[in-house]
Amino acid sequence: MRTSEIFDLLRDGRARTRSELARESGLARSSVAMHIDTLMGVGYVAPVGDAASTGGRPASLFALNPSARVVVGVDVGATHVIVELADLSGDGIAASRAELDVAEGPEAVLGWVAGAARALVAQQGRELDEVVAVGIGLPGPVEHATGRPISPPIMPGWHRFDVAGWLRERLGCPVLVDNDVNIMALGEQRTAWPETADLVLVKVATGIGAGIISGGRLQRGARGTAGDLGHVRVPGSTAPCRCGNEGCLEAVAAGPAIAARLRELGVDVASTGEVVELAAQGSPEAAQALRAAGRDIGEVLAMVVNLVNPSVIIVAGRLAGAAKELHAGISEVVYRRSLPLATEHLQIAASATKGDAGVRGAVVLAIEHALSPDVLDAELVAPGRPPQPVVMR
Amino acid sequence: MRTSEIFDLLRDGRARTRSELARESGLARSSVAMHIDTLMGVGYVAPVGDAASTGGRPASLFALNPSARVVVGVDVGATHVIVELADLSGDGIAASRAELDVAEGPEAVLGWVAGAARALVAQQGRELDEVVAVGIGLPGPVEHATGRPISPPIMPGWHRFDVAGWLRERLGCPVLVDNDVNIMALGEQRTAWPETADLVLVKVATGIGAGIISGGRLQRGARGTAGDLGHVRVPGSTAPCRCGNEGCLEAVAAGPAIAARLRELGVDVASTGEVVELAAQGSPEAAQALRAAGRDIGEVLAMVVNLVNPSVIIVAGRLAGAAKELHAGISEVVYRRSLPLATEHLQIAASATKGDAGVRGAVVLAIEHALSPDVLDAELVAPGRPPQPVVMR
DNA sequence: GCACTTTTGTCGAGCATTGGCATAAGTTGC
DNA sequence: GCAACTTATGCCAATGCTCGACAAAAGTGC
Repeated sequence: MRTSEIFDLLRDGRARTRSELARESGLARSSVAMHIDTLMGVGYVAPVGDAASTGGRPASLFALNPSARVVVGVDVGATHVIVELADLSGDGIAASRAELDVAEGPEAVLGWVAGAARALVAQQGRELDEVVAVGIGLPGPVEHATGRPISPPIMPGWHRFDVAGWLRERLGCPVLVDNDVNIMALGEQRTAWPETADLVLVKVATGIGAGIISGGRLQRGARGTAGDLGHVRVPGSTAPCRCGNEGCLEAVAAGPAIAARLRELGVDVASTGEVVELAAQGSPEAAQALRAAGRDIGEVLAMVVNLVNPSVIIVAGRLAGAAKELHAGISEVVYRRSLPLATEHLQIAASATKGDAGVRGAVVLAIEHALSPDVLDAELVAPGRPPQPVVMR
Repeated sequence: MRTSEIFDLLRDGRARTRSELARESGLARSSVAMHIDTLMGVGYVAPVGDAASTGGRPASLFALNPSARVVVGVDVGATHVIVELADLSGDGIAASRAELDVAEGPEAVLGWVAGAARALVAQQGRELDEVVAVGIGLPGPVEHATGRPISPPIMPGWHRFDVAGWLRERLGCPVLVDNDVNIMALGEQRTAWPETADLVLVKVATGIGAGIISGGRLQRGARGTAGDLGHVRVPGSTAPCRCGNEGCLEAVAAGPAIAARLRELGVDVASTGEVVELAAQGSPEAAQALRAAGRDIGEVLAMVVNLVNPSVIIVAGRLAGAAKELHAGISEVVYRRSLPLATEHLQIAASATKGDAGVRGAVVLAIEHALSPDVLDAELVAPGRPPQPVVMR
């Protein structure tokens, strides 16, 4: 059963003829035709008109049918939750957002998520069993394999809570859980940098974290805590950090630390949000503080560049969007401090996803699970939607 | 053709019966029997006696036949070259070593390598076409995909030299090229930590570098320079480095830097080798300097732990073998400076390969290529050794 | 030596895959 | 507008991989 191999070729969304698929897959034209029929039977592939004739009968084109099924992507932040319904190409169909504190606990937050997901499905005239997977990002360390958060600092009550199981119970489909920065990296890479196999995304907001994609694969590490930049020591700093150590990047360059720097300069700011506002207004003090923070982040990123050797670094998070100064500070130090060989073809860019890298990544996580060869082949053998006749023996 | 699937199951060296293979592969016993026959035909698998009877006819056991073919592993250091002939289980059969400076240039070094490889093959009564692959590690940045070194600092004349092509031309088989620290990590992980998917190996000698294995895969990064720890900045240091920056780890904790520290303490040492000797003699000054260097390395490794979240760190290289103090200094800082979640199940260990991690890794690189499903299936379709009859048409 | 157990080799049936061929559906030239 | 040509498609018999069954082989235990 190699139907999934043919389907994999169509995953990029490009339409192809049977002959093209035969050439790319190495199978015979007639075999490809059979698999295409199978895939059209479950709706995953649809004909999309004819190719231009090259002198004879025009070949019919086939492509992934994005609306065959839907997935749900969830981005849980410290104080908000976004639930999005998306099609199989990853395009959003509809979304809900709530201002909700993760500290309310898993059942409150996930209860709202489940309700919002069901409402979106109904509102779009879909059935719940058309949802083939759910992806969810949480603001803390997550053991991806088991779908449980592990000692998350800002998520009281979530430690080892079975997020995947709880949601699966209520939505009736596989649930993939990951850290929020990891899914942002995934979303950014898959949507904006599909040709780039080695990408690092840094999120700078109330905290600082990174998602690492290497060789096209999300790097989670042994316990799922890879990419934790926030508590790396910054050379030349001794600021005390809530983690107990001193000189941590987060204690120097995250939102609250920048606010503190500004207060030292005599500017009255209390929160990360006010820093963003001030920068937007063009305050020179804010610009200076952001540039200094950028330099500190750059100091740590220079190390990441030497260590991971990415070809793209994305700077994301509320503070990244606020001002060019953060980006400038980062670039300045990274290019100076990293090895020339590693920076030669390195690009440092802003997020191209307008703030929804998280949801995009959650959607990608869900889609890539649902359309993986194993899951797909199982679906083709025993289609999930029509109820199975009970076999007696 | 799923013969390679059956073979993959036997790759771990354990002997199995046909029934066991059928259960593990999901194929029928009769199909397994057919594939086993195919594999025995090319010699890759051999019967190794009968299993204990469980009351009936005892099942015959089959296992990977390590001596079916051979591979060559090459470790090129700054001033030495080792060439080893190994069987398919990775065990060395015979080896040659030469004191040779890489600065002599690629043709001098690789010429000796090719000669030594041919000599070893002949000496063992083998034919050259029994060599199925060559793995080689070089002391500098390598673009693995093309098999060429890229601007290697200590290898004049090697820049962009086609190492893989040059050797392939003379030895007639695929050549896999990688950085020396990368192959050390590979060698250490595959031989000593097969259950561990996330491992970092740090080599401390005249320079400092790291090889990163994550999710069981060697991480090379976009340009193959991943793991370059040597020029990461150490907090609190401003020592000038040959790379032009200051405070680099290599300028503080590598062999020459430790020698310099000792000279400041009034101890007369010139080279890395003398530091090792002094430590072996139990010099308290050497112990102190090594512990301090270990702390600096630990400072950087703490960051690596947060970033890639390995479950094992291996400390290797000449200075690691010299004294426990280096290891102690590293452990002390890593456990203090890394996040508790990342260090909870972290082990820091010495190399278990007695100094030949490099050759082991080179051998592994060669074997894993030669026995990969794609290469193997191609071999089974058109066996390389018996000359092919020319088909006329 | 006999009954019982388990593996092995062989063989026919089943199913995916293939390549060939007649047919369908366009284009090009007159 | 029609004939000649080109290219894709659907259908089909042949092929080859896979499976399950069965009889023979090779052990154990009494």
